[in-house]
Amino acid sequence: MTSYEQLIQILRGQGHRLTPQRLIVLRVVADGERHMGVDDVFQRAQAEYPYMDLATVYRTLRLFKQEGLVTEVAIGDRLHYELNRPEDRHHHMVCRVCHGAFNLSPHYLEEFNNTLVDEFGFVPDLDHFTITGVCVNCRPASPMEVGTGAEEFTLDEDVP
Amino acid sequence: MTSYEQLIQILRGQGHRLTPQRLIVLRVVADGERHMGVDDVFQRAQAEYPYMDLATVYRTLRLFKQEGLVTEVAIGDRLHYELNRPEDRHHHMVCRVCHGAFNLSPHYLEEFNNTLVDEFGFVPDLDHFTITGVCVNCRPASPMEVGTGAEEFTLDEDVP
DNA sequence: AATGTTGTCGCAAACACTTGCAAAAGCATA
DNA sequence: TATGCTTTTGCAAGTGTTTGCGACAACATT
Repeated sequence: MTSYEQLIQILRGQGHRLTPQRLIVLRVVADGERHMGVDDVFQRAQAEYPYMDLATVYRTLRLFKQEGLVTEVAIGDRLHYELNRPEDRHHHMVCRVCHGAFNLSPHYLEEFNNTLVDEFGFVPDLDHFTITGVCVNCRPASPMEVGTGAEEFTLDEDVP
Repeated sequence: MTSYEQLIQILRGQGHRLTPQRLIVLRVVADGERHMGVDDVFQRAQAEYPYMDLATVYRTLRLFKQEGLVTEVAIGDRLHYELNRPEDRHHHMVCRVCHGAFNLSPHYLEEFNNTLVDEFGFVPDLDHFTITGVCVNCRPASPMEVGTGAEEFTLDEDVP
């Protein structure tokens, strides 16, 4: 059983109906190698099924997110989605300047999570987390000291 | 010189014009004792100046945020604003269930900030940070063990 | 296979928020 | 106080995303 079929079992198990629209959106997102904008998903889905509606894409992606099938990433002011592969769970650092998205291992947030739970009883939503900022490539040259080597450091970027 | 007048000096110093609309919005936000929704600000401002436009309120709040006069807090799917008092800088934990907002001291994020800068050269936007989750009051009874005392614990809530 | 129940779809209108544009107003200079 | 440059305003139309609603389709039951 492929991972795609497993996902279908999850939907069916939760009592959701397997409509052609949902199966198409699922396949489109599963085939995309990185996070995709809603409009990307819509266009590819529409190519396969011309009556596809944008509202359906939004609703479907929201459902998939709620069921843990996909991860939602806010990049700039747009929502993006990627297939949720449990073995590759990661957060995102999104650069406010170039809109590049960089993966961040979950372990960087474990301690923070525990602190909030222990001290406040507040359970943060940390399935996935996006922090905006400025990436190393976009940091202005002026505040960067010469010879730090920082300008040669590159991240495994994942531009939207 | 009051803090309100100091803020006006900041605007003037940055070359921004002191229009009646801006002064009214500033006063409204400064008078509000907690974070206010855009529409709250709009309505109070309009009461003082009937020609006030909603777009102007949005633009003005964005300008104030950019100049560090106010802090923007996303609560549910709405933006809220509060006067930025440097001596009372704090982040927010927002409950996804009751939409309550709880203050969080900046020191909880210092280590996280340093890690991202040191390991990735990524400078996160941590002037203000909002994390959603479920607060202690809204956590379901079932996963809570009896006698933990958690159900008696209350935070200094700040409901929108 | 026909039926009934309920969830989902497509459409259009709504939502909060942003933007383009011409008219109006702030502020520097004279 | 009048002039002129530039920013800001009010309006209307735009953005991406959500929602209300009647028609339709998926699935369970027969």
